[in-house]
Amino acid sequence: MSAPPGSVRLSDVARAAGVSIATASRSLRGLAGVSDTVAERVRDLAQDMGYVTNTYARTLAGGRTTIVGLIVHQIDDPYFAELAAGVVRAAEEQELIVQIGHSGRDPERELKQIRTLVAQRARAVIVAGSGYTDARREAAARELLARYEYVGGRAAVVGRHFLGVDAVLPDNSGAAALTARHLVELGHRDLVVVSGPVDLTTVQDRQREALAVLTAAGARARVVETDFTGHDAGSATVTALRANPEATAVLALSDAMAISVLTCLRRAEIEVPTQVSVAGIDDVEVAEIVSPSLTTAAFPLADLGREAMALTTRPRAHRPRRKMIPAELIVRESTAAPNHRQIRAR
Amino acid sequence: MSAPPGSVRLSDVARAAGVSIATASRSLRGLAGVSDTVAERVRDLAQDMGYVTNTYARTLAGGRTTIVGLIVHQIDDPYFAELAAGVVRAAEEQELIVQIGHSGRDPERELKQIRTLVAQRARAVIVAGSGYTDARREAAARELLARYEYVGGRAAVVGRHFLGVDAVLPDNSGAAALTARHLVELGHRDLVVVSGPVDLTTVQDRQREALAVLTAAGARARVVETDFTGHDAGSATVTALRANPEATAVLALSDAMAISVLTCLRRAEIEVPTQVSVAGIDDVEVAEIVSPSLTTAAFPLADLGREAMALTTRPRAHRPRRKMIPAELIVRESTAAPNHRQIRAR
DNA sequence: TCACACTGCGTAAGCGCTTACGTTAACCGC
DNA sequence: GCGGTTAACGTAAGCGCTTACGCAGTGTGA
Repeated sequence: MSAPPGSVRLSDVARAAGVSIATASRSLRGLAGVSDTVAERVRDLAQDMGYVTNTYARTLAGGRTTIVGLIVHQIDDPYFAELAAGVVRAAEEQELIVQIGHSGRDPERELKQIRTLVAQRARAVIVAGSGYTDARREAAARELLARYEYVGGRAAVVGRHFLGVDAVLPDNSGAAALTARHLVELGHRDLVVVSGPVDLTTVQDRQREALAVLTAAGARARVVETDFTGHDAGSATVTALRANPEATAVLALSDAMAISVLTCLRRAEIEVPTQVSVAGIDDVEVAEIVSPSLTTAAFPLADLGREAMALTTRPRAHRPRRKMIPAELIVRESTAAPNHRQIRAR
Repeated sequence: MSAPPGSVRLSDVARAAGVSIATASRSLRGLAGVSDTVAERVRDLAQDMGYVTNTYARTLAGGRTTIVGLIVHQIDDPYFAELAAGVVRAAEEQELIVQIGHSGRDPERELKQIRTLVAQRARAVIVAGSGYTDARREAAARELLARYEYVGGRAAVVGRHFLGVDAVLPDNSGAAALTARHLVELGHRDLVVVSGPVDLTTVQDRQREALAVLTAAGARARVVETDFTGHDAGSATVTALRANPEATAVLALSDAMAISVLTCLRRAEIEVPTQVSVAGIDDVEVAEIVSPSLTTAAFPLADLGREAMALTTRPRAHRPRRKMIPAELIVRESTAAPNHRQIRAR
């Protein structure tokens, strides 16, 4: 694709102003070494002529990009959509453009995305979503980001610890503890924990803490492992409940899974919260909308994105900054004290 | 920001392969004029060395971008999130990168976004979301896109007619007719139509058709105008229902608004569908999840995005292509025959 | 056998900017 | 009035790639 016909270049503006392109460049970028009169003339002219900087030339010549890369696991997962919205809004306040890539929870893809962003000279890259428990995989990403920051790039992560860059850290353990404790306090002593793939640190953190709290309270917890997206979390949970009719509560380690559970329970005609209580973690927007509305541990998702963006605009600190974000328990309709009305096995 | 140290350039690969950078370039791009053996050697080497093309250099030198711009009204609106997911997936199949901008339903911002994308030499730009009824505003965008396509860019729109480029057109009128007819057939004759800002063509199309169907059936329809996001659609509707207790159904012109209505009705303890039926349009994913689940006219949202992406990869046709996407009525729990149980005025 | 077409590759001229460095002229204090 | 600054520009060397063009070497038909 060629340049638009009649598209004006810096040299055109310079000629019109009767100066060299160096002076024109300096004028437009507001650098020193140009008299105010000249600078202003150039700027006015550029405006009039409809001059738009060629980003590629500028970047190639050593200028900075205005691109912020955002890598998420899955863009249509509400968790990430809300987080992304936060990033986009914050970026736009600074005239930055967000480029979204999604990894589909595949570490290789994620690496490739980061590599591309770095090659594109993105001004900053934000990696959102759980890390992987496999240390080798994380090491590759870690090195990539380190090299990137070494040459002046800025990186931040949301929700992963081990990448050696500034991090916004939702307190996953705390969130799990909150919901677990809530269920225990309601009186539940036999429950199903709906978990995701354990090679994700988020899942690991939440699961570990949930189980710790539950067992400490003398409760019995069965773990159901499904995919994190919640696609089949619901049906698996219903099966588990049928197999263990004494269970009175379901603790899902993400709202996505919790909502899937709610949907399937409704289909199976198991009443919430009368027969079983259900709780989630995250507080995606739909959590409030579903019915019964979902009790959950809330993270301010858009703020997570906004915070990450904010971190990347500040200069790199000597040691990576870590901004811990606490969860807040939101009790809604989906949880209640157990009344031991038996779930009938099918 | 400088290039990463040890970042490999094309010349490095060329030297390693013992060929000129011209040959290396041709090899990597799969162009003719290179023997298969040499081409393969270069490609293998590039892979091993972790070579990543410098997009800026490539583009500046006349190559094509791999960037597809997507402009949406609001990224965290599920409608656009699902649509965006379709675009992203389709783009990734072709190794293209999606850059998302959001206009917040502001025509000026939208223009600016398009302009930026064009200046960035995006390979394609997709503008999603309703058009504006103000013809002057549309004219500016139209001219911009025309110029862009003239120089080889590809543009497509989703859901707007008048931009002179390929279009994916959800049948808004048809969708409105479907839900309106459904409510009429259930026996409703007095209803509230929840509408958005009428300077959006989508709103206009849906509203016009809905009212046409309703009045043709001899039904009475009151229009409640709110913002399209559904933020205050619910409360406004509850007010309207209280003012008109005879109304037995609510037709919301978007699911976002319908869901807001459901939430507020629940809070107001008005039962759905026993006291009022509620129907929406779009079929966002939550529509199935809310309770009662929402009757709606479904558009395959991800497919809309996918289709738009597909249009931009095909060469420009002599006349703009228009791909009409029909809606499909999905009857769920939120609608039923009216039973005239009175809503108590407060 | 020679002219002619390919094929396979290298050479080099940009693409539109940024910026280090060089140049000129005005200005300073003594 | 002179060396030394400093302000205000211009010159030109890239940034890393694409691609038009040139030039061998090999094959083809008459």
